[in-house]
Amino acid sequence: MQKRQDKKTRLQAIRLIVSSQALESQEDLQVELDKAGFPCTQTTLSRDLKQLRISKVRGRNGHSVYALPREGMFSPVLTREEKDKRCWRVVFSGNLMVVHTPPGHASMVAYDIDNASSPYFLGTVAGDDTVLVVLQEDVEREIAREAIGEIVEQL
Amino acid sequence: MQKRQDKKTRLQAIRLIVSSQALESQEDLQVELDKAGFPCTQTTLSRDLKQLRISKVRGRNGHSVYALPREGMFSPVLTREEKDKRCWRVVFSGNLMVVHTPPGHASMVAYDIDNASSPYFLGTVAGDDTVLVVLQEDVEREIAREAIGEIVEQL
DNA sequence: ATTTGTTTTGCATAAAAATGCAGAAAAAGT
DNA sequence: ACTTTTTCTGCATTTTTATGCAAAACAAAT
Repeated sequence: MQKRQDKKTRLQAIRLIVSSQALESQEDLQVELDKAGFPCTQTTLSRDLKQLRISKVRGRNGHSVYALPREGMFSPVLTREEKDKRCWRVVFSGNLMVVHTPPGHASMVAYDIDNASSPYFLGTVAGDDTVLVVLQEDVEREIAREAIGEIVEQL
Repeated sequence: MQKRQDKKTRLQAIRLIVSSQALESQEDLQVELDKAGFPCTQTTLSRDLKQLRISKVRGRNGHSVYALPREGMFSPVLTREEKDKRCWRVVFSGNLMVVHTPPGHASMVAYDIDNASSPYFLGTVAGDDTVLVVLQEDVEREIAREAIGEIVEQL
């Protein structure tokens, strides 16, 4: 197989493109990505979109276009540096872990936490910039902190 | 062609069904509609969904289910049948109960929990597909599980 | 370095959803 | 009542999206 391209960057590109134009199909997206220097197949895009939780939603006219999950919109006020740091700080209280994120990013972080399907984390509720994570009862905080670190590090 | 059925009523039925169950395909919906006395083809459903601006949205697990447009949320009185799949699983940690629901349905479930005004449940916070329920301090989990079961009529 | 396991990707194909067309029912107009 | 127009529906088909499988790239461990 060919040299593997940077998935992380491609996902970023997808978000950018999806948030800036009305794409009606994965093929449309494929074309745009190709222009941007990320050639790939529809197969890959189907998977990428799933991972990014991007879905087709209907406009007033009834037509469908791809859209980021509501909370996942880019906040232009953030610097690249800040965007990269998806997780600002983590604190604990009882069996709860409180994760602070950049504005609007909470749901994405929550998604990754859920998706990791760690036995330590029973469930999450995301606000705008805060994720509440319910911990399994016997989990030590140090363990939890490590686990969240691994989850958020990627992407 | 056969006698035409009332489209208005069918659309209403569709909204009801979509708002109460996690449907993964138009075929799923077709089956439910058939049960409810509205036999029709996938073709028709494709058009109905477009008219109702219902689209498939992704949950945190990445899977897609149909959902009403945000402003279209309405809560008619649900029959037992209709409440069927609104609650996916329930786990506990400390004085919290974590309820997982189909994407977009958390707030409706939370609403019902609040509305039941059970003495066991002090309050709820709903995300997209997760409801956090704060339990009264001395409530046994078995009791709580029963109570939520009665409210949601499923488990 | 070699083995072992995980992740990413494309191909071929299946599954799901949308649409052109035509026919029938209902509604509107004369 | 009769004609014309609009709405609704299904069939057949296309278009769009998802997935099983295998191969290669990469990572981790010995």
